Amino acid sequence: MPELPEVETICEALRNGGRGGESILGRSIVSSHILWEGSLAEPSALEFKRRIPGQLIEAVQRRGKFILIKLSDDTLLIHLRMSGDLLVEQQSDPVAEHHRVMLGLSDHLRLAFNDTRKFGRFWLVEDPQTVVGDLGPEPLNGSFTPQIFHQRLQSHHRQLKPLLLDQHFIAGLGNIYTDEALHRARLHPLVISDTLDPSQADRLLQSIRQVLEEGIQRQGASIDWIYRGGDFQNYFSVYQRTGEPCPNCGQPILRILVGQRSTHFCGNCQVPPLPKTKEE
DNA sequence: ACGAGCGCCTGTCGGC
DNA sequence: TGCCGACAGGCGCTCG
Repeated sequence: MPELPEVETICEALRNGGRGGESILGRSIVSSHILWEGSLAEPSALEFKRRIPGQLIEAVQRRGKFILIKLSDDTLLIHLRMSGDLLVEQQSDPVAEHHRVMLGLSDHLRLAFNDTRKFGRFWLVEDPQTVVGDLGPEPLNGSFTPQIFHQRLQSHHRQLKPLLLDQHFIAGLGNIYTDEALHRARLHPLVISDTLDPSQADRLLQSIRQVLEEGIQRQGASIDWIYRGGDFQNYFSVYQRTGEPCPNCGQPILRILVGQRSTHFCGNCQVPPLPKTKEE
């Protein structure tokens, strides 16, 4: 579920309050309850419960789709995967269905990890680089230039859709924002990365940044039974709009499978690669 | 180097 | 009504 804009929205709420909860900055962790041990990637539940109490929450950062909670001694990294969410509650609140981990905080607060599908993971480590060290560039970081992006596209021979979803290539994009960015850039999802010229690469990077920034501004997208609070889903151009008219040209949006992922695009605005058998 | 297939989980929806 | 498969915002693994 959550991609970069949703993760950023959640981080912002943890830092400054929002989404119905208070800030966790400056609070200390007083206890931990592991309701589903599978949520812990490392260390073991025993070690986790031994190490985390007493640590102060000093900062909340995002790297790609990872949430980094800087503690006095360690960093707690959280990946929400498909259905995870982090909520700040009162310790007296009832334990909701699908809560998997709860951290008791000072001031009677509680940080709850709710994760219906149990795909989300926690890491409690001294050095966060052991977890996020091999992620690709941060798309909204100004030091990631169109020239570097073009160079990286040239260094692979892959279809754009799976390449943009590859967190080693670029961090933070998921199925929604990839489809939206490709449509905005007028690039077909099956175009091969090393065929892009510098101006197309520049247009793609700009499109990626625009859809991510709009997503953040709208506090992410809320889909299905998982409520986020954001409303970007009302502004999708192609994602889950199969058969509906393209906002640019009115032609129906198409859906194909690319690397087992549902992929939405306009067959008119986003011209497919190579197969030039017939001409008009 | 790359793509395909699968596993991890729970829930919803449409078709029969 | 009930069952069954397809599908869902992610990602890591194995295998060709």
